Parts: sequence; structure tokens; C-alpha cells
Amino acid sequence: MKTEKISELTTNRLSVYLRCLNELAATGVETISSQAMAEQFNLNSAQIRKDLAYFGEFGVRGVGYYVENLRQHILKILGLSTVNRVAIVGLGNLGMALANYHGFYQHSFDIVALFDADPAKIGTRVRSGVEIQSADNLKEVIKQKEINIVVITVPATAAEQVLADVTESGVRAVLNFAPVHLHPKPGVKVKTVDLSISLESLSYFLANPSADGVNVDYRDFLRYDPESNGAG
Amino acid sequence: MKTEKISELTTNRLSVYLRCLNELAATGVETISSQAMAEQFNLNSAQIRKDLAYFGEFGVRGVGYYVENLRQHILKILGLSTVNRVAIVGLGNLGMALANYHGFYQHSFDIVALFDADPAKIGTRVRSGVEIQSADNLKEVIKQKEINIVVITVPATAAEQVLADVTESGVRAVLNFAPVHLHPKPGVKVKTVDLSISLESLSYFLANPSADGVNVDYRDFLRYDPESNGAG
DNA sequence: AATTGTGAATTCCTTCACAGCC
DNA sequence: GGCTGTGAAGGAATTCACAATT
Repeated sequence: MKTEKISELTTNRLSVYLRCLNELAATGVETISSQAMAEQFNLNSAQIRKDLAYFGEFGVRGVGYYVENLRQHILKILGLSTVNRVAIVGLGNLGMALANYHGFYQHSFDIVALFDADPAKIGTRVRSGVEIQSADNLKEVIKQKEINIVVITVPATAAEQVLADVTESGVRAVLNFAPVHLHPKPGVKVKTVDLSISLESLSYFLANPSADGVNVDYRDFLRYDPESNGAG
Repeated sequence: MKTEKISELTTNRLSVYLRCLNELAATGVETISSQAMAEQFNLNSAQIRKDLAYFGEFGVRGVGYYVENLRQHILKILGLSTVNRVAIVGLGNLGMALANYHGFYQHSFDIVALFDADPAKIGTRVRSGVEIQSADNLKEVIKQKEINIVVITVPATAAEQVLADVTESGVRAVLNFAPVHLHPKPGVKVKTVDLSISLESLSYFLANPSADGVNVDYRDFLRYDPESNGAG
């Protein structure tokens, strides 16, 4: 085990390996080599071995990795062997979908509080039975229910304030769906899932048939032209 | 003539710059420097200038960038000055949320078809008025309606088949929410949004206080992340 | 004076290749 | 023989730093 700083790219891949191991375990496979796993994800086998080696020597030379053993190690590394207590702030379409979507969370994430500012929603319950509370109660309830992860699904303009409030209540991990760049305090981690960026990336790909490998030259038709007010 | 492959990180950042420029334009700001933009996103100003320089010389030395001019250029680069025709396959919680969520799409993405396998849903309409059709019609309708982007929000086990079907109908850009690694044909681009990975990343952070409080926020989108590749 | 555009330096990540072990 | 763990090499992305430009 090393004390080196571990890249988030590595921990993201651990999530992928974990999912693979879950499947293997479910189908009764007992060992897996880095090479075999790499093939499933078009990854390099050395990368998998290196990712794992940051956390220990989990493999057996000449054999590979014991599926269940490695699975347990990764669960522990990712903090998934204890339950995270999650709140969702903003029960619009997306927030509601996440509140009702059990598939994602498996057994490590428990949605224990829901907040919205709309009086029409307050007091109603989602399918799991959790009641939507007024966002006025945000700070106290977050503390009281010992929430450690907050999902922000409010409009962009409200997101920064929600972040400030939950930070004040001691939350250090936030999953943000608002399409805005947030400014967390030191020690607070924000992951933003930005669907606009994903869609626009696809749009770029379609607009640029050579974008996936061949070179492009845009300069001829995109050069700055002070005469046109931008329309190019 | 400068020919160079453009990284997806660069185009993702263009999306962010675009959003910034939209706000600036709305508030009547006429010029912006790379330095000023960089401060908003904790990015390096040289990176912004380099990103833009791939596509042309849009700036004016001593002045900065003309907001509306640059905005128009980026819209064109990202293919957002023409409308993309989008279909959503799988109208569960998430698919329904996306179908009803107009906020994301602005004016460049038009949701023109919805598909589900559940007979109870077929024939019903979402708020925008678009009717949910049987997934049996997927291939013909995709062709007929000239869909160019497909959003996959079906269960993980069904996703690969949906990808195969829409690929057969000529779709080359897919936004996938199913938590599974898909295998697109060459020339087809898949972007996967994996909420499990995001949540587990937060869990790791909480479980490892030594994973110092570095703020990542947009890191997945804006910094090096070979995982989020897609096309073949 | 201010700011862009860009080669050079740096940092970070991946892949190679092989020693070491089962 | 097969496979892991890892130092070294290679590659990619970011940041520096400054000449060029308005």
C-alpha cells in the first residue's frame, strides 16, 4: 500500500471494475486476470494492475485475482461497505427520477431526506415513502439526519446557495446536476454531472465528421471578422 | 494550414465557455479576457486561449474576445446553430425526466420521438405533446424522423441491443445512461453518463479523508479522462 | 499597457516490458 | 507457463513565459 496521491481517474475505474466483479461473482466465476478484465472495457491490463496496486497486493501471480476477495476490497476502498446517507434538494423532474430510481444505489446509498421549495410538493411522499420537506428546514434536517451526501437538482440560479447551506451543515460531498460551476469551500467535494456538455459534445461530433480521428482545419471559415457582428 | 486532432476535453470546455458567454451576452458585457473567464472556472487562461486557438484567431490582442462574436463562433463549432433531432429510448423515471426537462436543450436539441417497450406507456404523451411509441417501431421511425442523437435510458441489460438497432438505422451519436460499457461500431460515438461512478467517487472521498479536499467539480468533463471516450 | 497566440517546460497518465512469484 | 507488480519509457494535457499585436 502506497501513500502516493491517488488520481480520481483511478477511483473512477475502480467503480467500473467493481461492477464487472459483481457480474462475475453473480455468475459464479472465481478468478479473473487483469487481461480478461481489460478486454471487456478496452483498457490496458497494466493500468488495471496499477490501479489495484495502489491499494494493496490483491492478485496472485500465475492465477489472477480472486473475484469475491477483490470485490470486497474494492467495496471497502470506495467506502461502500458502510451506508451513505443521501439527501436530494430539488424535486423537479430529475430530482424525482433520482428519488425513485433504486437501480443506481444498490445497498450503499440510502436516500433519507428530500427538500423542495414548492409548497405544493411539501408533505407529499415519493414511492419509497420518504416525505418531501420544505427547503427552509434544510440546515437542521441535514444535521439531524446525519446526511453525508447531497444531490443538488435545483435550477442553476439556486444551486450555489444550496451548496453554501449544506456546507454549513457539515456536508462534504455534493453531486450537482445544475448546469453551473459551483465554488465549494476547501474540504468539500462537488461532482457536477452536466448533461448539456454531454449533448453538445455529441453535437460537435456530428458537426465534424472527422472529429473522431482525422484532422480538421476550421480557420478558413471561422476566422475573426470584425465586419460581421459574429454570425461568421 | 494547421491540422491537429482536437481533444474532447477541449470541446467540452467550449461548452462551458459558451455558457459563460451566454450569461455575459445577456448582461450586456461586450468583451472578455481569457484571464477573466479563467477565474470563473478555476482554469488556466492559457488553456482557454489554446482551446480557442485550435479553431481560429478569435481574440484581439490588448482587448480580449468580443463576447457575441466568440459566442457565435462556438455555436457554429459545436454544431449548435442547426437543430439536432433527438429520440429517447426508455421512458422510465429518468427518460421521462429528460423528456420533460426543457432546460437542458435550449434551442439546439429537439426531442421528436420517444420509445418504450411497456404497453401501458405506449400511446401516452409527455408534456411537450410527443407520443410514446412501441420500441418495435424503433428502426423505421428513427430513419423516417431523421433522428441523429439517441438517448438510451433503458435497463443495462437492454442497452447494447438498443445501440445495435439505432446504429443500424444510421444514428451515429448516443447518450447512454445505462450503467454498462457499450461497444459502438467505428464511426459511432457513445457518451455514457454513469451516476453510480459519480456517487461512488463521492463515497471514496468521504471514506478517505487523506484523499485531500481538492475540489474536482467539473474535472471529469474538463480535464483528462480517457474513460469517457466513445467512438470507435 | 493589456492581452492574445504559441513554443517550451512541466505535470500527469498510460503503456511497455520484464523481474519476480505461483 | 501464466500472471502480477512495477520501474522506465512514452504520450497527452496543462501551465509557463514571452514575442507579437492592438
